[in-house]
Formats: sequence, C-alpha cells, structure tokens
Amino acid sequence: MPAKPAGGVQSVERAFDLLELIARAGGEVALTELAAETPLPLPTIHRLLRTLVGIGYVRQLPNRRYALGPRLIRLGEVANRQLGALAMPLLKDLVTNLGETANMAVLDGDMVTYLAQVPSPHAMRMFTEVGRQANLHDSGVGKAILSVLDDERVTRLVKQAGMPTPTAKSISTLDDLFADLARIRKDGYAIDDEEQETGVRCFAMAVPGAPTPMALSISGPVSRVDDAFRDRAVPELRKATDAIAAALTLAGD
Amino acid sequence: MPAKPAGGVQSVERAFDLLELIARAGGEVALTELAAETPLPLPTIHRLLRTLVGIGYVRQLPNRRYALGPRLIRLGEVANRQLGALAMPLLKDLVTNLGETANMAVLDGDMVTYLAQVPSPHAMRMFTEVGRQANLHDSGVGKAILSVLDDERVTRLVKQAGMPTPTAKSISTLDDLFADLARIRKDGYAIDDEEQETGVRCFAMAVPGAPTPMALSISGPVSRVDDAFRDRAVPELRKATDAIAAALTLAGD
DNA sequence: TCGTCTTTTCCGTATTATGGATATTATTCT
DNA sequence: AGAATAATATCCATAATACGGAAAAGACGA
Repeated sequence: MPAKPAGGVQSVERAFDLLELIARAGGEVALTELAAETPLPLPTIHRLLRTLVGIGYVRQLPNRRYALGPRLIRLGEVANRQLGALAMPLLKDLVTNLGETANMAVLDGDMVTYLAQVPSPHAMRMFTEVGRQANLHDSGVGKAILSVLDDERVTRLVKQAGMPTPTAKSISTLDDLFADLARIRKDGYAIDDEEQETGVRCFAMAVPGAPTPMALSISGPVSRVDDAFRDRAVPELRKATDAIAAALTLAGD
Repeated sequence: MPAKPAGGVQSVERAFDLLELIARAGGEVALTELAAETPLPLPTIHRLLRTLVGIGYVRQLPNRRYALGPRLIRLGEVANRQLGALAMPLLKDLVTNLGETANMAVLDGDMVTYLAQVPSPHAMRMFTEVGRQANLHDSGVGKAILSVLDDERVTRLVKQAGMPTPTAKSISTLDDLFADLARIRKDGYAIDDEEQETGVRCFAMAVPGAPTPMALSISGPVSRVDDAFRDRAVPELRKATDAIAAALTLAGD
C-alpha cells in the first residue's frame, strides 16, 4: 500500500526526522517524548537512535535521554562555510559601499538562520550574529524569504512558528503580513522598520531562484538607514542577490 | 552472511558516511568522487543522496555536484549550544579567576573542534574561534584529549590526520608525541608551548569520563602564561573539568 | 519491598532497500 | 560540428534488510 509517492530511503528520512525533533525539543529528549511526537513505534525509534548513537550523531546522556551529538557540529560548520564563503565577498562589498552591517540568512524550518555577516565599520555590534535565528514575520530577511513563497506555505510556516511581537512595531496578524508581502513583491525589497529590535531598521532582498530560499539584508540604526539610504541600498542589494544567484548556478567552477 | 556484528541500521550509517565524505571533501563533491571513496555501488549512493536532497540535508548544485544542505546548520547549532551552554559559565569563571582566554573543544573525527570560548579581557583576539578546528597533536586541547585515549587509537587518529608542524616547536614524530602524552597522563594537564602558534602558550585538561572526549584550555601570550600561571591555572582547570563531568552525569535535571 | 512506567532486546515477517543492467543525459575529442 | 566517452540517473527482480508486536530488563516511586 503505497501511501507516499516519495522515492526516498525511509529509514534515512526517519532518522533525520528524529534529529529534527530532538533539535526542536531544545536538544535533549527522552525516548517516550519522541514517541509522542511521531507515529513511529517505539522499537523503531529506539533502533534508529541506537544507530545514531553508534556513529556519534546522537549522544545518550546518563539519564538515558538523547541529545544531539558533537559530530553534527562539524557538518553544520562545513555547510555554513560553504554558503558563507560564497556570500562573504559580496557582503563585504555591500558594507564598503553602504557603510552598514550586511547579513545573509536562509529559511530553516519555520525560522531564518543567519549564515554570514560583515559588521559595519561604524559601531561595535553584538558578539556574532552568525548562527542566530529569527522569526520569519519580524525580520527583514524573513519577510524577503516569505515573499518568494506561495501564500499557502507562508500561512503554514507562520502559523507553525507563531507571531511574537518583540517590539511595538512588529507585525502581529496574518492580514498585515500579507499586505506587507504584497508590497515586497511589488517593490522587490523588504523593510524591517524596528519590528525586531527598537532602533534598528533594515532592508532585505531575497536571492532569486535560490534552491533554498535565502536573503541578504543591510541593517543599521534608524538615524542612518532612511529613505535616502534605501535609494542607494536597493540597487546594491539587487546586484548582490543577482551575483549570488549566478554563483549558485555556476557553483563548482 | 553477517560480516559485522553491529546492530545499526545500514542505510542510515551509509547516509551519514556520505555526509562525512562530502564534508571531508570540502563541502562539494561529484557522484563519481564519492563512489571512488566508498565500496558502495553507484546506484546505492545515488539513491541515498537523492533521499538527502529530498529532505534538505544535501543540496544539488546546478553542476549536478552535491553539497551539504543548510538544514545541517541548524542541527549543528543546536548541538553546539547544547554543549556550549553547559560550559559557558565555567569558562567565564576561568577567565575571571585567571585572566586569560578559556576554550572548550571536543574530539571530532581526527581533529578537535572548538565549541565555546570566553575571550580574555586583556587583548582583542581573533574574530571567533568557535567552530574552528585544530590538529590533535599540536594543540593543548588535542593532546589533552589524546591523553585519555588508548595508544592504539592515538596512533590511528594521528596517522590519519598527519602531523603538520605550524611552528618550529610543534611535535613532529609519534615518539615525541607519546612521550608528551606520558607526561600529560602523569601530571593531569597538557601544555601547548607555542606548538600551534608562535607566542601563544596554553594549558589544557581533558574532561574525565566524558562520553565524547573533550577538553578545556586556558591560553595566552607566553609572557603571561608562565610556570607561576600554571600553578594557579591547573587547580582551576581541574575544578572546571570536574564540574563539566558532573554536569554531564546529571544532565537533563 | 512491590508495582508501574520507561527503556531495551528478541525474532518471525514482508516490506524495504539493494545493486546489476540499462537508459539518459553532460562532456570531451577529433 | 558530430561522434565517442564518461558521468549521472532510472528500472526492477531479488533477498537481504529493517520492521514492529510482544515480552524482558531495568529504572523509578510509593
């Protein structure tokens, strides 16, 4: 009885589902908790975990609880470098030409993950933003990414993640979000106007045709990041996103 | 005909082998290159990759080459945070009490990966060391980790990774390495005396009984990190590694 | 100490992944 | 440019592999 048309290797898919579940649960889960979140029978879950523990991608705590293993860190790092290396020179150009902090982020589950950043020469910013995650509806990169997805998927992702409002200006309803997405689709760039952090404004643009939805952004204090800045920034962002799209198409020489 | 007594799920193990191979190859490989490095038949490799691409852990470039996918970044981040969060307060204590940069690293394949760092208040150090990898034989944390492994494994790992000599003081032969490991086992701490980077000395100690071999270190300029410093540092390191060992044992509340 | 819940092992079954053979593309050579 | 070559992708019969119900072993709480 073929329930799914997918042609993937089931046990592999299930193993990664488990890893995702552990990650979603904060990095540490009991076997029963996993069983509650998947339709898989307990022995199956246990066998897959046993396998993952054996090869070091999951570690079992003395509690018998399961956590993500350290070998995953390396894989994540390489994946990160891979994409980051591609973007770094472009982000640097953005910072040189515009003088504000440039970021690159990808869609990752129902959030965005920042992959690379070149800080502005102006002020010292936070430790490192790389690896940080943000919500789709309250960040420039998030909205830019949503703008290239179909409405159905937008709804699903946002409902899944919820719509917290870190500032008074944060978008809080699906209607407002779709109105903003319509503007983004029309103009080709997203604005985060103090929606994520008070005092910080940001312009963002999706990489067109990227296999994994991703976006670039340029952000800084509202005092400097104004309409005049936008007029300078948008063409630069376009140039950079186009360059990444091209690099992805030609990747690997 | 059971060739291996292992009770793992083969397809899962194979899938992760492929991910490791891609990582080892620098993040991007052609199908044939993978085939050359595994005994697996091509169709099997292809099917596994297809599965991984389908769920986003591998992406296929327009070249048809395969690269690690962005979903791995998230998993790596969570795994990192998991271990890092545990260590952060302890590293902070080390820095407070000793005034130099504190690191935590784990064994990862045939190298060490730095998981967390608290920089010293003294001088500005490099961007961020987190995620960086170092060799086992030329770093304090690496040698500390080797000291808790059996000789056979030490030999295998070091032969696998090779013994580059970044500085004139780097250990370059297995004999020298084993002599140093003997001292480390006796005294309970490792020294990296400008073996990795000229001008930088470091004391390191393994976390006893850690499920995944890991170590802490405290490092700084040779001018400040001297014998007197060692006498202050070693007890502090012991305290911190014991605390981590205890935390691992009690992890999960 | 005993009872309950969680984790782990067992093992017959058939579903699932396997890989040889082959088709379909890219790439190189002349 | 076209043919030859190599790389990548798909088929499909086979059986080996993973599966999951059932029951044991172990942890936990009373």
